Amino acid sequence: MKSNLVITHTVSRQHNSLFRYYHTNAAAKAYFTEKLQTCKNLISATTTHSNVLKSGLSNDTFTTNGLINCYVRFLRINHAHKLFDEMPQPNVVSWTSLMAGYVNCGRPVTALWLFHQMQGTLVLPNEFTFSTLINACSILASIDMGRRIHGLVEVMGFGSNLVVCSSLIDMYGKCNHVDEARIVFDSMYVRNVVSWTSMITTYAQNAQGHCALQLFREFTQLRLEKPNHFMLCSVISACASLGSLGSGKVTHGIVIRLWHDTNDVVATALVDMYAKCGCVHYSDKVFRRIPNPSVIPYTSMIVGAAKYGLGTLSLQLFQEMIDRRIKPNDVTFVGVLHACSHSGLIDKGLELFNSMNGKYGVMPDTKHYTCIADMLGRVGRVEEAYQLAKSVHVERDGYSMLWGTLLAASRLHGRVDIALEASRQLIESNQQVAGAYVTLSNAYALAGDWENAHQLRSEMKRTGIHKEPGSSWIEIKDSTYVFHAGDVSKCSQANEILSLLKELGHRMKERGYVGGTAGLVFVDVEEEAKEEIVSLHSEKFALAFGLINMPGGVTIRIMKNLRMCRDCHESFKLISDIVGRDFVVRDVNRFHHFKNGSCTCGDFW
DNA sequence: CTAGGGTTAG
Repeated sequence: MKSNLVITHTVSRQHNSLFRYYHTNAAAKAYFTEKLQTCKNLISATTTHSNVLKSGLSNDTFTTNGLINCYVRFLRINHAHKLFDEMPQPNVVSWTSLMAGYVNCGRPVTALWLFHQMQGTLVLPNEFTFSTLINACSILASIDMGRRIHGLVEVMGFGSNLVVCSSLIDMYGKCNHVDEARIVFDSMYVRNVVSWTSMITTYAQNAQGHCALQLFREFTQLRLEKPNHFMLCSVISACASLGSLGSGKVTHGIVIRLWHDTNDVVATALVDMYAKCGCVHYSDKVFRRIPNPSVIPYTSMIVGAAKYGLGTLSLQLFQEMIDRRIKPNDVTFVGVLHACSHSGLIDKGLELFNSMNGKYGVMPDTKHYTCIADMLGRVGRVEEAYQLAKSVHVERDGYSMLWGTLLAASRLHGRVDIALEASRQLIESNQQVAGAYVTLSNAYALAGDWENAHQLRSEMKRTGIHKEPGSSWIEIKDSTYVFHAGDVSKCSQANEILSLLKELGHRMKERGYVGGTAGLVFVDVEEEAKEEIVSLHSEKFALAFGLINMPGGVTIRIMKNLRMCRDCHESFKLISDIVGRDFVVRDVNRFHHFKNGSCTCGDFW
C-alpha cells in the first residue's frame, strides 16, 4: 500500500517535470521559430543562432530546420549545410530545405546530389521534396533526370499533387517536351491558376503562341479564377512571339482592368510585345510609366528601339541607364550592339564592344562576337568578321550563331571562299546543316557557279537533308497571311506583292540605299527551270514581309539586314495604297468598356 | 520547408 503510493508520487513528479521541461522547450521553440521566420537580416539570424546554442536546443530538429531556412533565405548555403551536417536526426524538412537552398543559389546539381544521399537514409521524400527536385531538373533542362523523378513521383503516390504536377508541366516545358507537359496537364483532376499558367507558359516558350492564347481563352471562359500577373505575362509574351498586335492589345486591356498595369514585369512584357508588333511608340509609352525601371525593362526598350532602326534612341536609353547607375548586363550589350549594327554606327559599336569589360564589367561572349561579326559583315567588312570569328573561343551552342551570321554575310557580299569555310564549320559541328547547304548553294549561284550550286542541291536530295522553308506572316484584321521564303508565286496576292516590292525597291534606291548589286537566286532542284532572279532590294523586302510589324495594326516585321527602317512608315502608307485595305485592328472593344467608352484603340493611357 | 512571370539571337 505504502510502496504503491511512493511509486505514484514518483511517477507524478516525473510527469510534472517532464511537462515543465516540455512546456519551457515548447515555449523556446515557438519563440525561436517566430524569431527565425521574421528575422530581417543576417546579423539577427546569427544572434538567434547563438541564443539557440545557449538554450541547448541545438540538437532539436525543428529549431535547426528554422535556422537552416533562415540561412538559406540569406543565401548562406554553407552555413545551412554545416548546420545540416551537425544534425543528429535530419528529417524530410531538413533535407528539402537544404535542397531548395542549393536550387536558389543556382546549384541545382548539388540539390540532386543531396537527394541521392537522402535515398541512402530512412527519410522519405514528400511532395515538397519532389517539387524542389523537379524545379532543379527544370533549371538544368534535364529531361532524363526529370523523367526519372517523375517516375518516382508516380511510384510514391504524389502523381496527383497539384504543386508537383505544376512543376512537372514547367519542367517538361523547359525541356521543350510540350506533349509530355500537356499529358500531365490533362491528367490533373484539380487545376488552379498556377497549373494553367505553367501550361500556357510552356506553349509560349516553345513557339506555340496560338496554343497559348487558345488555352488562355479556355481559362478565362471557365471563370473560376482571375488571371494573375504571371499568367498575363506569358500571354503577352505569346502575343509578342506571334506579332499579334490585336491579341496583345486585348491582353493589355485585361491587364489594366485587373489592375496589373503597375507590375513592372507585366509592363516589361508589354514593352517587348509592342516593339515586336511594330508599335515601338507604344513600347515607349508603357516604358515611361515604369517608375524606376531596372536593367530588364531598359534592355527591353533598348532592343525594341534597335529592332526598329532607332539606333540613336537605343544609345540614349543606354546612356540614361548608365547615368542612373543601373548596371547593364550581357543582354543589354546585345541590344546596343544590335542598335549600332542596324543604324550603321560601326565605330560606336566597336567602341562599346571594346569597353564592355573594362568600363562596364560585362564579359563579351559569343552573342557579342556574333553582333560584331554581323556589324562588320553587314557593311562588307567580311574579312574582318572572318578573322574575328576565327580568333575567338566559342562554346558549342554559340557556334551556329556566329558561323551562321558569317555565312549570311559572306553570301551577301559574294565571298564564296568564306561562305565555304563557314558552311564547313556548321556542317562539321552538325549544326544548321540544311541551312548551311542552302546558303552555300545560293552563294555559289550568286557567284555564277551554277555547277556547284546545283551539285549541293542534288547532294541534299541524295542524303535526305531537308530544309524547312523559312516563313513569315502578316496579320490584317482577322486574317493571317503566311509567306514562304522564295516562294512568292504560291501566294494568292503574288502580283500585288511583287509590284509592291518593286515600288519599295525604287523608293529605297531613291533614298540612296547602297546595298549589294547582285540578285537573289532561288535554285529549285525539282523545277530547275523555275530559277528566278529578283533584285536584291526586293529580296530584302520579300524576306521582310511578315517579319516586321507596323503601327496601325499591320504586322510586318523587318529583317535584320534591312537598314531602311525609317522608311517603315513610308512603306506602311504604300502598303495601304497598294493593298487597299483598312488596317485598323477592330478587336479592341473591351478598352471602350474599360474607359467608359472614351477610349479608342491605342490611347488607353 | 514546396509550384507559376519578363529581356538577345536564330
